[in-house]
Amino acid sequence: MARHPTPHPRPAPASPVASAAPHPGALPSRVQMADIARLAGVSVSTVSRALSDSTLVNAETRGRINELALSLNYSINVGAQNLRLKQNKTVAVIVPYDPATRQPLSDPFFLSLIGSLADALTACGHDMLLTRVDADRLDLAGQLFHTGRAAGIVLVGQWHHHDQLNAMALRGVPLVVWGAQLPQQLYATVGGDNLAGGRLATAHLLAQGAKTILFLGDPGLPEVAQRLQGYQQAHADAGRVADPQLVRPLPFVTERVAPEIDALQAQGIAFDAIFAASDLLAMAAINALRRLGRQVPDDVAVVGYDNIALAEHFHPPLSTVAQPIGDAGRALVALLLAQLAGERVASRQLVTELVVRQSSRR
Amino acid sequence: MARHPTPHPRPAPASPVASAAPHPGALPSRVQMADIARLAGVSVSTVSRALSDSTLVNAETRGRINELALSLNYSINVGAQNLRLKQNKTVAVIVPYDPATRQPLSDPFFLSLIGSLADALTACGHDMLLTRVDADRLDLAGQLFHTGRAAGIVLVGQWHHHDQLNAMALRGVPLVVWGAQLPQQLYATVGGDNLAGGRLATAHLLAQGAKTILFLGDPGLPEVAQRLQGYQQAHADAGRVADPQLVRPLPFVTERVAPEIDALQAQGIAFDAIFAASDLLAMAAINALRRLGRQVPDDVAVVGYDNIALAEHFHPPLSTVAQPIGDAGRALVALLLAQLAGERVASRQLVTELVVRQSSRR
DNA sequence: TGGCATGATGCAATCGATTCCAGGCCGTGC
DNA sequence: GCACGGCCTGGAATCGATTGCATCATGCCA
Repeated sequence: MARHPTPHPRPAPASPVASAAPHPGALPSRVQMADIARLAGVSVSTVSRALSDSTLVNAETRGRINELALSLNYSINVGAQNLRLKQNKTVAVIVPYDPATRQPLSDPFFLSLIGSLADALTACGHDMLLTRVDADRLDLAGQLFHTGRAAGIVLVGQWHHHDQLNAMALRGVPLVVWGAQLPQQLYATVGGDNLAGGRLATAHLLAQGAKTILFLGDPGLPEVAQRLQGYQQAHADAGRVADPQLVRPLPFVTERVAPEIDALQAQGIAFDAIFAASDLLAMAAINALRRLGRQVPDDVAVVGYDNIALAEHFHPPLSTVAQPIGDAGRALVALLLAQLAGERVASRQLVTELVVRQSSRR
Repeated sequence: MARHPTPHPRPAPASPVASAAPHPGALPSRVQMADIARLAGVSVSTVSRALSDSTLVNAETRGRINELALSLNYSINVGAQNLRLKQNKTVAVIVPYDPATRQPLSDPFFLSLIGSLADALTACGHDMLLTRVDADRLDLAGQLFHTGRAAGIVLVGQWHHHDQLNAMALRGVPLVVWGAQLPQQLYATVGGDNLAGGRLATAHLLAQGAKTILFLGDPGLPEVAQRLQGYQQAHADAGRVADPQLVRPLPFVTERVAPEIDALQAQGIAFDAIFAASDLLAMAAINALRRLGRQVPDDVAVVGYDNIALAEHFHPPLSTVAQPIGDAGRALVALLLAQLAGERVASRQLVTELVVRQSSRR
């Protein structure tokens, strides 16, 4: 008994090369191996081999097929190829968003990091899938891996959910995170040396004669917490104690800065310097001070963090702790690829350095 | 006679659920429909139907399967699904790079636009593939469509190759471009009203008493060319003629600004205002002027373009022509989706408005 | 009790590629 | 003249999903 009595024929495949989209909505037919095979009078197997330059195929045949493919402007269906080869050259880059504010993606530092990642991934022939997820459900990012959409994941910022990241790593998701190194961490991170950054900035301000340094940033975020720790260490190193009143928890939202500065003024809390956890916050603070008639750096010295492109063009040019963005992208990609290659990788801390400009110079 | 005498068995598939990666390099085995089918004691077909909530499957069976899938943390292989359904929810966003300078992706305006696109695409359930291509080979972007990687393409900036874009559109690539509307254009664009923008900015400067307005930007780019045209129209409207010497072709590279300003100084070409084709150029120009001891706005009034986030925090706060970035992302996505749905779409011009701040106020 | 509608399920083809295996053809050596 | 080996080539299974059709058990009615 024949096993395939009546193979169900499809409606009528329509001659693949000739016809364009017959009606709006239909995808324009794409050239595929079968077309080339038919035109070349060989089998699909042979076409596949020819296109991958296999020596199994007669040189003349191979040349003819390659020429034909070129003239038809053929390009392989990557999805099908990936399915067959069980491979994937796509890396998902995840930028969490704060579900409360649902801020659009706008911090220049993160944006630059994305640019840097795009360059690094393109350079090594990978595709970059850019996705946003709820910062409280970082684990959802794992779906991208589990569904086979991406071979691995780069997460920009670890936010408040160290635990979810550990869980993902435990489930075998290839994962690299931009952020701080934490104890009991099962995933690899790349990040600046936040402790040193905080210490450098604060020591510099103290050396400039600052007595009371305001800290602006959200210590709930691991990276900021480490910068704050550096801030405190620098005080200790100088034989001082930082006044806890001067640490102002503030998310990365510029609109929150001016009210905070105003509130300090109203409460009569004095300060003669500011260390902000991002350049954006620093710039907003300088503006708020200017409105109150206080000069930077004469009345208040200011140091930011990140060294975004505009920091040097700001007025006064902004002192800041530089994070090596270009290196960051390359390092994140390198670590992820190593992980995909099966290596066990260690977290990396990049060198941060203080860039002194006028905003903190007395 | 049996048609499948000896099906070639694969090396040994390894029990799919239980084993984790046996040795580094092997992908951790992913759960798939066949696993669920085996555990539930049904066929793969039934699982597929159950997971898509088909009423063809008995409600009890369906419930059991869904539960099982959930507990196994199953998620479907999108690649395989796409292949079968010939669909694709991925949109490629292309950011060209100048092959000469190979500048990293850094202009805050483009970066914000990318953020906006990411938000808009995420909102409607599409994936975003971010890719960079050589600005002289924009047509390579079409490969992403032809290989089935992406259902459609959003191109950020049309650069110098209108012709290549027309060719892509002609080949049936679903394509939307951020840029200027040009004559004989076969593809859809979304962009600000550059002519109006240029006119508004220039008219404002003239109204502030400016006599000689420097134009900074590369008129080789269609968008900049239209801004320049607006600049000239505004002069004509005021019964003036713009001095061609004052139009300084300059790419979007901040490092080029200071030398240009210095050169003008050296050549003794005087000016009392600047209209720059981007905020970044404007800020760099203000800095260059400050080094030369010229005050903004007192000696030179300055207007930029884009209204990036930092423009208002700059010192002096920067007057600029605002482009609605949030709308831009949404509009680009909407046009692309309409195109994918088979509609013929028309280009859209977004409203641009002048934001007057201190940098141009006398 | 036989015939038929109905509901639930399975089989196998299919999407577009890759690759193992078998087989045809040709030349060589005995 | 036949066996054998090397080159090419084609057939068919495969990746992980979807779906048209066939099938099977059941229930209802005559």
